[in-house]
Amino acid sequence: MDKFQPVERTLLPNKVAGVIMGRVRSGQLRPGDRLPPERELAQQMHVSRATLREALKVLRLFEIIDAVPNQGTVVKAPRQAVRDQWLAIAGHIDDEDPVEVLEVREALEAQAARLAAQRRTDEDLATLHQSLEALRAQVTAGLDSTQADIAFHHKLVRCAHNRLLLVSMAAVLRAMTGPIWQTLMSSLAGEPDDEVMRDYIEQHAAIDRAVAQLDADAAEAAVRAHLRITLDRLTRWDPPDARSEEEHA
Amino acid sequence: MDKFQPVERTLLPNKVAGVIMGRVRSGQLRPGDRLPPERELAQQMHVSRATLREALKVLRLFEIIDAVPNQGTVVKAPRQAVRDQWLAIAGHIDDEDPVEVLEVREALEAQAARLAAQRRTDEDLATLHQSLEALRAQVTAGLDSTQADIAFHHKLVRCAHNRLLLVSMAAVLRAMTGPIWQTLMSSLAGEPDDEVMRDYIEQHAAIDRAVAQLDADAAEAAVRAHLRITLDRLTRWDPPDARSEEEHA
DNA sequence: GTGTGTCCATTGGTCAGACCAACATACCGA
DNA sequence: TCGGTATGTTGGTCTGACCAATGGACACAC
Repeated sequence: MDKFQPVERTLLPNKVAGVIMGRVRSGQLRPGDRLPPERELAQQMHVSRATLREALKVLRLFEIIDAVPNQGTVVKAPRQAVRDQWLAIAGHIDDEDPVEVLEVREALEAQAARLAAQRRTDEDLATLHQSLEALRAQVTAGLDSTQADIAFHHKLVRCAHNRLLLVSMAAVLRAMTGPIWQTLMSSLAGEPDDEVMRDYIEQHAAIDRAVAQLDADAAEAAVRAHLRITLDRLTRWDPPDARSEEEHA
Repeated sequence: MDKFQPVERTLLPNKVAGVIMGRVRSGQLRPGDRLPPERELAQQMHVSRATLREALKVLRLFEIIDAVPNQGTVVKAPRQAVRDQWLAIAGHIDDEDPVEVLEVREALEAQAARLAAQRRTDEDLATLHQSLEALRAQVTAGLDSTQADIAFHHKLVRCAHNRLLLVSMAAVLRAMTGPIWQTLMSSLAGEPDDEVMRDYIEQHAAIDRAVAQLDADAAEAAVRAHLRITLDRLTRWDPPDARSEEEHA
């Protein structure tokens, strides 16, 4: 004989909330639509206003509706997720000040480095190593290393195990691939000096090392140092659109 | 002149839910404990039963409590479950992990603090001070400080003089303003004279101080400490004394 | 025309008190 | 011992009311 399951206790407010939510999901109620006044709606559904209000309370917690006195209860548009907002922001990045973009990137990547140093798995580490070696190979072969560079940083952010951070970084990185940036970068990069290239590799290696050793502070410092070099050159260069209120420090 | 922000509508049930949630979080109410009967509890808290029930409705959604007729309302909350439930509900709304959002915020705001400490003008500083005092006033008055808190952090980012950073931060902050966050935050608050509240103010004051002294490292550290503590208190539901099975994420 | 003040209807927020149904408990009788 | 029964407790629901904020209509002053 099977054991009997406890019968489900059907609570009225939940049912009411379900009905309303169903209308929203099915599109009968669209964002911006106003629900009938509570008194009226309660009457329509044959429940008391208290019961209806408990139902609305739930929907409000889920940010499906929003109620304001004397204006009624309206169906809210689902809030834009942060990652979607990044995409919107990224679309406008092109005409932003490159310094600003780099600073935001520094913010994200420094944090990513911290987290990576705390959370990286051994497989993460292997992948990161691999990217580093690929980068080294490109450089020593005298080939263009842009892709390998981006790949390395991408892998680094991956080690942080934070999807939002990843898409945020991706948005910023993508914004840095525009034509403006390419001319900018190439104008910043001097002759591919041997020593410069060794430094360049070493900076990446330092990041890799810090992450391997689970040293969050070192990882962040390494990332900052790496990006700061570009940033410094940029602030010193900067002529096309001279920023007025530059640093006071 | 700054634009005025909409003042926050303080709803009684949310506050009530916050108080009860705070008791659970602090260990004054432990799993298995029974709450007083609704009529009695409502009388104790000087709210109507309807209001109290809306609050309990929220707590039930979080699966913090469970109510069964003629048996009373009992605290469920087997530790970690509440946190998971929070993540599930918040995540269900916009498919985003609150912890991830917080980490991205930490990234942006830490950077903002660095830049602010380097670039803040005297007017910036005055504005920041003002926000700090407004926050202090709210707290000492025992009022809701959410708006003032957000305003302070917003002003801080403003001091960095980086528009991209500002809009990015705004996007992240927007994701932290829903009713769920509000309820959770209110469960963190204590009495105005409480040590918790003094620390809370002091953390903001430390940020303000570091920015005033042009100390980028200190500013970043202060911001990180503040956010770290908030996140920690937000996600830790074990009473401070009985912390046996720790997660090592 | 602009804007300011006043009144009024609407609407969500809150409250007080009541009844219902289910359940626990204790008591009762076979 | 065990089923039946009376009773009080408790959450679930309902009713009706008042409060406070708001938008709109309208009159009035500049």
